[in-house]
Amino acid sequence: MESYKKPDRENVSNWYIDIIQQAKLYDYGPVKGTMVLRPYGFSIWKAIQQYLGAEIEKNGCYDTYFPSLIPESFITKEKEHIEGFSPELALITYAGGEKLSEPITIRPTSETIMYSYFSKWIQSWRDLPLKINQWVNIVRWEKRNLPFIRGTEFLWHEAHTAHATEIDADEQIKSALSLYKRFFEEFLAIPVITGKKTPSQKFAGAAYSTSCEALLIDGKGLQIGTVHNLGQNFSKSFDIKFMNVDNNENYVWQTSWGISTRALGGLILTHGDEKGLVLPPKVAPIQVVIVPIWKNEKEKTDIQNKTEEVLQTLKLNNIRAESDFRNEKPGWKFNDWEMRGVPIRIEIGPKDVENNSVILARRDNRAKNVVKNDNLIDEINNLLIDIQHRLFNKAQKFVEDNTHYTDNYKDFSDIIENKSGFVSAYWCGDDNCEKSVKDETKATTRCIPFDNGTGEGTCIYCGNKATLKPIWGKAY
RNA sequence: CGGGGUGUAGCGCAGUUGGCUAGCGUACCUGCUUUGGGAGCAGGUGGUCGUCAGUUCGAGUCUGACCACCCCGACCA
Repeated sequence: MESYKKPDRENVSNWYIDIIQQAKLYDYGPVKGTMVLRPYGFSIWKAIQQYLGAEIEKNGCYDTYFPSLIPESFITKEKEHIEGFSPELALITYAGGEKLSEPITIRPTSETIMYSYFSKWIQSWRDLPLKINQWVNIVRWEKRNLPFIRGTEFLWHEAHTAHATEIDADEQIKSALSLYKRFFEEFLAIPVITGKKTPSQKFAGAAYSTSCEALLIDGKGLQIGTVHNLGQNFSKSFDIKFMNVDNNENYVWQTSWGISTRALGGLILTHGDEKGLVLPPKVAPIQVVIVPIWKNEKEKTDIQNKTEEVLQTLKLNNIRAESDFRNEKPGWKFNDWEMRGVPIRIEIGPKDVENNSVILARRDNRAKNVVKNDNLIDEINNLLIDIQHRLFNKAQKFVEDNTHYTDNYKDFSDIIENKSGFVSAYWCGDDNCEKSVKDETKATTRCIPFDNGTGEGTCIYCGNKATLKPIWGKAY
């Protein structure tokens, strides 16, 4: 094992691929673009499922399961949907020893299969809203992969709702987005910008899409959560109608929203540093690791006892803790656990037994402090909260420092090429301007922020009057 | 699917104008000594050199095809 260089624009890609494997989070699957989540990595995903799952349920969406095998004819029902997804579909044409009469796709997303049931289940306004969720795997044949960030198979949750009115659907969009923002910022400590996608960036088949956009340490943007307003596009294709109070038949208004294992990539590439992973306490599978240190057999017994005692106390107080009795030098263990991103390390040595204290070392700023046994639990609880806040604040400052403002295209190109990060700049709304900027600078619109995304100015590309002020940037 | 690159031990790499038993670091196993910031010594395990074909007395090394992965583009959560 070796030490890692500080991640920067030049080597962040190698650092990332290295660190996720060294930390025992991730391994490559045998088929290109597939992943193996190891216990440490899956624990993080499980923590996400627990927190986010509870929030989704509070929002009124209940878990379901729909098949991963979807008839091809379902996917082709919504015109724009199939146009967007066809290049990414995995199609089964041969099974059970014979050619299938109708090809079957492996779930690229579940709109079509779910909505074919919505049309059965929804008859009356009394059946609305219908709100469901599922935690499943997804297959989209990608040409280019990056662990967690983009893969052929990934895990996600997808929530789907149907409403009686457009207003209700819009309300659902807002509540889902604020749920997501809270999740990212309070749980993963990842600051996100919420906003509306431009038409060219929206989900295939949506009326409009909204998203949570993160800025990672290499200055690239990441769409880390999406919430789509599907309008009546799918309800018309799938014939999802209900009889309203006024005895008129109407099509439902729908939304769908999801967060995937991509969030793990965002997590790692938001907080990681030159020593490896940095995990916010709320998602860290291990919040506290105890490293015992001794010189001889007599010390060893005392220290083992004290370590065991501290470990039990931590567990009784619902702190996720482990001790490390591996036969390695303490320094080796310090580096190992720092690389794996554990928020707090406790060192227990002869001096600590003698003084009725322990040493607390925090991962985020690597500060060490001596703490008396009596105050241990309070100190650790405070520290966990403090680390969580500090990580968020640090990440938010990074986003602020790397968000630029300009109305000059030369400056714009220069910023994108040399500084990277986000650029807030006006856009006239013309697809061609958006595309030209992309072709010339590689920057795309990330979203039009709900906060400070409008005003009056001139388009960064054509110079015409503009009222939209999207965030631009290179993206994964 | 276009341009570039790389395939040699779990991981990272070296291997000269074709030559003898394919090497180094690290990891791993055994033993002893160690343990407050990546320990030391001794011994040991581990390879059809990406695949297939060709040239040659002889191929990790040369030729061709194929495959995989990585980087850069087009497409996307």
